[in-house]
Amino acid sequence: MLIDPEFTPQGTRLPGAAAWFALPETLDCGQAFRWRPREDGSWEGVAVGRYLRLERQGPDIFLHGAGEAGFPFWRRYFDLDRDYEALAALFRRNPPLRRALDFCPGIRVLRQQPWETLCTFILSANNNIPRIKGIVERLCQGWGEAIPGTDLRAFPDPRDLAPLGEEDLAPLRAGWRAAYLLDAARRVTQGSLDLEALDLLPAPQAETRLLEVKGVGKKVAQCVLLFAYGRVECIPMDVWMKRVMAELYPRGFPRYLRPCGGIAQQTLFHWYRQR
DNA sequence: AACCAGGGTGATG
DNA sequence: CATCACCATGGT
Repeated sequence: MLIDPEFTPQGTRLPGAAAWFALPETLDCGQAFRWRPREDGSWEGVAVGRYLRLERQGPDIFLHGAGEAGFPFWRRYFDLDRDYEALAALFRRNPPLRRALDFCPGIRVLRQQPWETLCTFILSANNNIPRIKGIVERLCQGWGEAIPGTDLRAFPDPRDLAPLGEEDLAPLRAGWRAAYLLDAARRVTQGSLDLEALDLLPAPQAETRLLEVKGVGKKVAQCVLLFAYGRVECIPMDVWMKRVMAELYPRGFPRYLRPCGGIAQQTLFHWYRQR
């Protein structure tokens, strides 16, 4: 099902989107760390300095805070041009994935800002999701630009972090990861890591560049490629996915799943962790 | 109290 | 190439 957005004064309406866009699960399944639920059940967050609130109304999903002009950004962010229903039909040929989809269909892989994704997954190393969220929040509150009309802040720019020392980041309580964060900020600021140029490289070469950053290993690099650059063939192998593979895919993913293996991975990750 | 969390690094075989 | 102690922090 391809989207046909309807721009109304109340917001941008995505008709029937609830069927292929699991809102809370997509926003809170460990790929992004800054979306939060509101009292009324809607969700709000910031990406690249843009505020957005999303809410489900029956079969539809509404985007508030992004007019027609801002919609192309969120269209890309939420990967709205990919047909996740067709993908689910393919995934359902595989029994473990069918189980995961029955548990929660409609988990989408986002296309987040590369810099933010690099940082948040550096912070994810040997860490747990609630604490990652807390560190990221303190990072934004400390050095991110305020978003007018909200209590939220943008994710800080690399230029704002690069001059800092580890002592400055102590309030984050990020532990030994703080030094890695600063290394990333300095590389990006100095230009020795060009995050925009990675768009043009094949995934393996882009991965090699990411691995130069301290604190970035195979798993974090795969997360950045998947969650920021839309390289859906990349499959981050964390402790949970290693359990999934050992238990359910001892010979690896079947070949027909591999081109979108990263999306399959996120569906399995969520199911296995929440079961 | 020991173990775990969306791991990575550096030293050692 | 494989293994392993270690890393800071907070929750169970």
